[in-house]
Formats: sequence, structure tokens, C-alpha cells
Amino acid sequence: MTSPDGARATVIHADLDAFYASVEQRDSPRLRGRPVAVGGGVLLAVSYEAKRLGVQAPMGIRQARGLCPDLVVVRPRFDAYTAASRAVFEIFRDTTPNVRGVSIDEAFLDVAGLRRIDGAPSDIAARVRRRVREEVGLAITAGVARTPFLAKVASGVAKPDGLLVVEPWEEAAFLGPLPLGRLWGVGPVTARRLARFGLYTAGDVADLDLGLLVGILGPGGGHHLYRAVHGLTQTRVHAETRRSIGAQHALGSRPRPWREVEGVLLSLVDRVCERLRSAGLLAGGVVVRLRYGDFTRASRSHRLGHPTGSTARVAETARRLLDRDVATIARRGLTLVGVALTDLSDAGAYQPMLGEPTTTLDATVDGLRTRHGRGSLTRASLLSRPPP
DNA sequence: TCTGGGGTCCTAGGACCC
DNA sequence: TCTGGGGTCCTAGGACCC
Repeated sequence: MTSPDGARATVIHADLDAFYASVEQRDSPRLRGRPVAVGGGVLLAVSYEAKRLGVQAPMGIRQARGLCPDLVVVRPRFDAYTAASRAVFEIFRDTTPNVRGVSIDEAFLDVAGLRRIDGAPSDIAARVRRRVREEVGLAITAGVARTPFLAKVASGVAKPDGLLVVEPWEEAAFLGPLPLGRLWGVGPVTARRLARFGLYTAGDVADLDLGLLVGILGPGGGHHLYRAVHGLTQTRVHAETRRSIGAQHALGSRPRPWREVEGVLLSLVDRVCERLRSAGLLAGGVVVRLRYGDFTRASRSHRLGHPTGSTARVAETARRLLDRDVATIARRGLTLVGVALTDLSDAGAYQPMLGEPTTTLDATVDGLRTRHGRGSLTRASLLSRPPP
């Protein structure tokens, strides 16, 4: 496990602790120090007081209460989380222009080249943590290392409310004893597969040669894990590029009339197209995601002839994709429907060519009513059977 | 324990082309 | 009529992340 000469730990991974639950505790003094979970049907986030008792997200509320009878469950307030996230990302961007957001509550900060003015990466990370605590009122953990992968693993180990620097010469000793599941990208399925070969820690895998690992995990997974355990992942924090925009809606297990399913689909289309246009993008593909009554998943996708920002065009495509599963849905029920726009491109690049109007949802729904109005009564009854 | 709402990346098979 | 190899695109599914 060697590193290039002169390589230093200059990547910070900053990760807010139990984010949604911490915002709730920040905003309601009565929740502080108590086991708190945020959620509706399942728990989305769990405070450390509850995590200590074995409560985890995603977990059903009933099971969580079994582990922790004093658990306080609050409904999510996404607006509050978005606002807190914005404030924290402002501190990130005030620290360095090289910020890559990973999700609403975590980001990589590349602080290479800031040493002379702003101090060592560990000092910069400590300052970010202090500012987030003082200005936003939230605890944030930071990992500092030579690569984003190592920084991410380091912050995971340092949680909660910690700071861990892994210098290049400490990497082997740091990674070696870690259970494989702690590595970013190794989930339960991969961990189980590796366990069948007697491999439990990063060190176990580091002793393996590449060919053997590829034999176990296939070319993609094998090369990825080999690079990961040997510290050979990307050292740069590269700029973010959006690959898809999606929205989904859980329907519960109650049977729904087909018209209602189509209505949900169209409102999702309206939402994602709104987000697409406000980001100045066009979509080259549409994906409809389904989850049936037995909770198995399926996706139906279609590539558009040319990129579009038109709600009407996306709605028409999405509706056709959904139509293909009428029979399956009637048989098995439907518990989730989602829409994603993929193959995104910059709207500016197409400006001179496209005069496509963007249609409002109302117009689209009217169109649907016209086409499916009375005639769709046969379909309306298709979903009346409960899932198995 | 009955199940959120976002995302990314990889793989495999079939159609199609040369 | 049967047979090759290589490449790309599209679609579907699955693992994984928060």
C-alpha cells in the first residue's frame, strides 16, 4: 500500500451527524438528549441516543419502539433540512471552491493548495466543524485523507462529532482491520459473497491478488475493491455533474384505481420537469420505476429521439411506459411509482433548434381525460384486487 | 417490521451494423 | 444455408449510497 511521493492528506469528507434528527433536536429543546427518530411509515433518521439502543433507519416504527419504548417519532420537515443543508454548504464553499456534494448532508472538500494561507488540512477541517457548530447549530464529523474514498471511510470511523486524519503512511494500518462492510461501496451482498471465501476485513482482501478478486466479484467489482483496499482510488475531488432527476411516490398497499395511479404519475412528471427546466437541462430519456405489491421492483425506460424539456412529451412517454404494465399491476398490485429523467444535457446547447412548448400539467391531464375519459372504466377496476 | 425519497454505477442480453 | 468476430445502442435488473 504505497502512495505517490509527496502525496498528502488534502481531501476532507464532512458529514453531518444523524442529520434530520439533529435538526429536530436543534429546533425543539424538549427533544435534546432524548432518543428521537424522524419518519412516517419507516424511520428516515435516528438520533444517537436511539442508535445506542439498536434503532436504525430504515426500520418500522413498531419494531423501533420494541427496542426503545421512549422513542420520540417526529414527522419530517424537509424545508428545515434543505435550509440547514444550504447554510452548511455555504460554509463549505466559503472554505474552498472545490466542493463536491454527495448528498443533502455530506460533501468532499479538496483543500490542496490552501496550506500556506489557511493552514494544514486538519486545521481547516477543525475550523469547518467549529463554524458549522456555531453558525448552524449542528454537529459534523470530518475525515481527512489523500483520497475521497479514504476520507469518507475515515469520517465513518470518526462519527459522531469527530475528526480523524489518516496520513498516507497510516493508510495500511487504518484500513487493514476494518470490516469489509465499512468500505464505501461494499454492501451486504458483496460482504456475504466475500465471507464465503473467508474474507472479512480490508486486510484479508489486500492479501489477495487481483485475479482472484475478479474471480469472486467479477471485473467491475473486483477491480474496484482491489483499488479501494490498496489506496489506489482517485485522488481528485471532481466537479459534480447531474446524471438524472427523479421523483417517486409510495402508494401503500391499498389498491388504487388506475386513474389515480396515472394521476400520481403525471404529478411526478410535472415535478421532475419543473426541476429539469429550472436547472437549465433537457432530458434524453425517461424511466418509470415500479414496485409491485410483493415489493419486487421493475423499471421501464425509453430513450427520446432528441432531448426535451417538455412536460407534455415526458408525460406521454411516461404514460406509455406505465401502460405496458397494466396487466402485471392488476395481478400483483402497485406500492410505488416513480419517474426519472436521464441522459441530461445542457438546454443552452439546443436553444436554436428547439421551439417545443412546455405544457402545464393541467393541459396534460385534460388531454388524458379526453383520451381516456369514459373509456377507461374497464381499467379503473383493474387495480381493485389486493396484492398477494 | 409491513416498507421513504432521493440518487450512482455496473452487468447482461438482444438488436443491429460492419 | 450456415457460420465468425467486433462494436454500439438500448433496455432491464440489481447492488449500493444517503
